[in-house]
Amino acid sequence: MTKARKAILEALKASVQPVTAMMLAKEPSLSYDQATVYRNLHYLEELGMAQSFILHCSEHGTERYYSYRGADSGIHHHWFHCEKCHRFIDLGSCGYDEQMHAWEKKWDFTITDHTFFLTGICSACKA
Amino acid sequence: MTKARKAILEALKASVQPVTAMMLAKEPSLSYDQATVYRNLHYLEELGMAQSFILHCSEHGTERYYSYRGADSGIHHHWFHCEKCHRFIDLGSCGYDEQMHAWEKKWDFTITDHTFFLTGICSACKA
DNA sequence: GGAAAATTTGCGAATGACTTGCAAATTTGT
DNA sequence: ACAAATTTGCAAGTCATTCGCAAATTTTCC
Ligand SMILES: [Mn+2]
Ligand SMILES: [Mn+2]
Ligand SMILES: [Zn+2]
Ligand SMILES: [Zn+2]
Repeated sequence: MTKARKAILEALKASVQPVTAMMLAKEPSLSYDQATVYRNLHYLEELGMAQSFILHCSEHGTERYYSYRGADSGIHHHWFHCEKCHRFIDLGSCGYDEQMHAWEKKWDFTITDHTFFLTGICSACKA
Repeated sequence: MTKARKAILEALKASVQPVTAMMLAKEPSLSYDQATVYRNLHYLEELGMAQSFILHCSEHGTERYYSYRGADSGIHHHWFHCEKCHRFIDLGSCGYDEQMHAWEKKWDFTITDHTFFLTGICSACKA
């Protein structure tokens, strides 16, 4: 595992919030080329060490957000995103396996992935 | 309501599947400029006549898909997308209000929108 | 209906996230 | 340490989407 790879994985693991490639590329403590950051995030996601989702917010546009995913596997999370302060709230590990299976049975398709997230205004920003 | 607006709304209403701005712009029977299509889709969504979501598929990249939404209001749908044939299956109207409310109570945030969709291989493409 | 005001359209250029080709640098296998 | 395989940085490219602006359409008001 290369230096860049390790550093990017550590940054992911350390971050409480999902981050974009751009955020990591601009992080002074990392200072790797954006192409390197993008390529390594892809790599880490393939490996199952990261998970990502695409989110659009009017202020920051459309970007893919990454978060750390334990090597142990199944810890798939979903998030709430505040459109004011742009922070994420971790809704915890996904609890929809049952519903997914029901749908797979009903429609006879095979689900390989699912996307779920919420947007709105967080408690702090309402006040 | 302008000619373009009406035509784009009709195209949406007529389509069984969610469509992208590009698909509509390239539809020969419409032949409006892409900027016009994009602007009117925004407009229709603000009005509540359309709903959209952003979906990434390896073959077609990241695009926003639009579908018709009855003026009567709450008919919010979710979809399954086949990564082989790129067709969508309508999973029916959203049934997560209860869960949403539970989250709002738990975290004291206000949900303004939610995104949920599945990707995988459809019945026909498995065969 | 017709003229002026308000909105929308088409066109071309810009934007911004993300990708890619390629030569140099790093990492890996022995 | 040496050669082979992989990764990196840089610069240029891609592609959905947006934007400025002048011309065309739609709306407002008489
Ligand atoms: Mn945001
Ligand atoms: Mn597709
Ligand atoms: Zn907030
Ligand atoms: Zn299919």
